[in-house]
Amino acid sequence: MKLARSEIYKYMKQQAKSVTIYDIARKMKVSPATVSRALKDHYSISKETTRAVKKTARSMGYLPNTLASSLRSNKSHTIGILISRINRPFMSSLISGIEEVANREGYNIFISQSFDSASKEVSNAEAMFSSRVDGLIVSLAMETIDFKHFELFKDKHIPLVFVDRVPPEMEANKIVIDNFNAAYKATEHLIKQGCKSIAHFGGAQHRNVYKQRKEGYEAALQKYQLSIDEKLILYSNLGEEEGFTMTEQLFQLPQSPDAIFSANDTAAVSAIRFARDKGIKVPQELAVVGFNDDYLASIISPSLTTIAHPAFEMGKIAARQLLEQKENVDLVASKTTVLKTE
Amino acid sequence: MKLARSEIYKYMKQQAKSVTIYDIARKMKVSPATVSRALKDHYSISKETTRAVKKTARSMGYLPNTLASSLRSNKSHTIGILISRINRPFMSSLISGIEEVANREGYNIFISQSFDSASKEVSNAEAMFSSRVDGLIVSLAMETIDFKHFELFKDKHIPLVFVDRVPPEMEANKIVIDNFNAAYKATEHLIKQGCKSIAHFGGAQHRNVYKQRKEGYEAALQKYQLSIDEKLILYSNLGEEEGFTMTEQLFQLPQSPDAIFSANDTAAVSAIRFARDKGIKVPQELAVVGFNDDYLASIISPSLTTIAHPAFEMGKIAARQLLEQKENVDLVASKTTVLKTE
DNA sequence: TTTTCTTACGCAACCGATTGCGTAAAATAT
DNA sequence: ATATTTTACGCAATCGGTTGCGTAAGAAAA
Repeated sequence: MKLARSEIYKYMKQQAKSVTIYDIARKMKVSPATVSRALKDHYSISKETTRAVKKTARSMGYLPNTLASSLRSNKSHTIGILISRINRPFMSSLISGIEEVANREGYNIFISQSFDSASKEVSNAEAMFSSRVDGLIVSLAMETIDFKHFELFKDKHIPLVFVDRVPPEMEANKIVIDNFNAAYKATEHLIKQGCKSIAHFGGAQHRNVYKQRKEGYEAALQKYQLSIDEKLILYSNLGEEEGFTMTEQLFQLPQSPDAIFSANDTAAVSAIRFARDKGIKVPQELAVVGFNDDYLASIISPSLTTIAHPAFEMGKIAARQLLEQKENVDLVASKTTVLKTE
Repeated sequence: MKLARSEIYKYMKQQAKSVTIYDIARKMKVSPATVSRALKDHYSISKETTRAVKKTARSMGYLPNTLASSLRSNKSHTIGILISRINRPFMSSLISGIEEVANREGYNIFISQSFDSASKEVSNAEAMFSSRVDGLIVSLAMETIDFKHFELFKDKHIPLVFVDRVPPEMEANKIVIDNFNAAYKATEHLIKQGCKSIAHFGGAQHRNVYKQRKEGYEAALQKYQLSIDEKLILYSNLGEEEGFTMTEQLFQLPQSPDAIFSANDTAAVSAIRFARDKGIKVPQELAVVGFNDDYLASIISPSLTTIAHPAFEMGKIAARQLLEQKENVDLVASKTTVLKTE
């Protein structure tokens, strides 16, 4: 009985085998090579054979095995995307933009999240390489300060494009916005609203975007002769929790600020929620400006003003540049594209 | 000179070859089989050999070729995700949930968007099959009414889990929420706020979620003896644009409604924006309740009330069920899990 | 009619890892 | 000392397409 049972299992595990080009070849009495070529409209196969092969392939429900094809041809028709986390409006729009272009060109996308951890970014990058992506689009993790895990791609001439959070020195295509200017304007906006004491939620300062935003913020303060108060500048990962604690911290100061310019929206939203919970009127008592998410802003205006970030557009450009790099292997890929905000 | 030039190109294209187990084997004077086994801690390889192999592998910068491995072992360690579009808070949270579980178990995720088109869903499903995903998590496109493109997976015993937008009859695991009840409560909420004329933005009625939401809405109206006015029930794809035009349509009626219950948030937000543009006070003159996005709601309360949708949780459960199915091939996979809302 | 091209296809190696089976050598049992 | 088992590894086929090279048959040229 035991044997019988194991036989049953064996039977159940036995997945209906997929149709391969060998099956088609056998049925049509031609070689697998001919089938392979016919399916790709290779010139050396006659029109009739091609048509006939395609027809039987369809009738047999043939679907190519991408793995086999990719292994042999060393092209996976896949673009890897390495981001911090997907459930951020900016990121999902970025991905959407990438996929729009990629799909049109017959590419699929492979996504993985670093959750802002440097080690996870490294292992994700390696996983991308292992699955032989044809190119990689990256927005760096908050933690990352070392970039040698990307050398791998450069060595192998695998197109590499950085978006938004880009490495400072690496020679590669980069798509960014003018963070300094955007931050400057955002801060200026608050100042013109009459705010006198403007706090700033900043991210890791080794990350270009956060550094530039802070600099823009400071430049605006200086321009309007407001003092830069280090106690009003808080740094964190700008997560939901951090937004709360940072706001709390601000309101424990003897002089709490009347405005916050946050380097991202997640923290900005937390600040607003904190204020609401404490009965602080937004924006009368506390004005908040965020960064990244045009969607949110359009809804809850005027409570939260934010910088429109052309995420979708950035994704499209990144994908396009990546595919261009594939075409021209000899293309020197070290162009920085700056997009406008607002 | 021409030859020379083409030689240069050839040289440039010549990507530094990757290290394979053969390279390691050669260097260590063992067989590739031994290297392969050592790297996976196969019991039949001695501890010393295993350690030595791993060491040289590391020193040579070896990274496994996932394609080759997947091809041979017929397992890709990849979970496919088929959704309508990624840049919706609900969807990106869902994905996040899936990846959390998947990653922990050593799986990667492969995403593709149907953009609510049935034909794109079919081709995406086939692409997923072609890349031999180990399982598929699906939230149906708005258009889809035919499900035979999923039979492929069932035939091959590839785990299949549907989330949120699920097929009505197919035998498969499904993760849903109680849409009827949630819609009922949402509508009831509006009624209790004193709204007398409540409109509804519905989606395709062949899609379970939209049908159930509409039914919940109607049930609430009936319960509170409000008449169901067909002119106040509008159907569309619930996109941003549609939200506008539907709202516009409502306000062209002789008797415009004082509330809208929208089957998703995208349309709800458009309604609010429309109202704001036209100087209609929200929620005094027009109350709006959306569906899906707890994040938004928490921010702009009380303007927009919405049903909390446990997207992240749903993602985790979907991934877990999928992996379970892989373990137990003989598991009858036809369980519908209903999650609570709010 | 003979020679030279084309056309249309097949052979077989290959991509890189996995795995069933076989087998020396060492370890243990008899 | 001989027989048996265990340990540790190698051989070679395999997964399913792809592709360089070779060639028979028919077409065109001489």
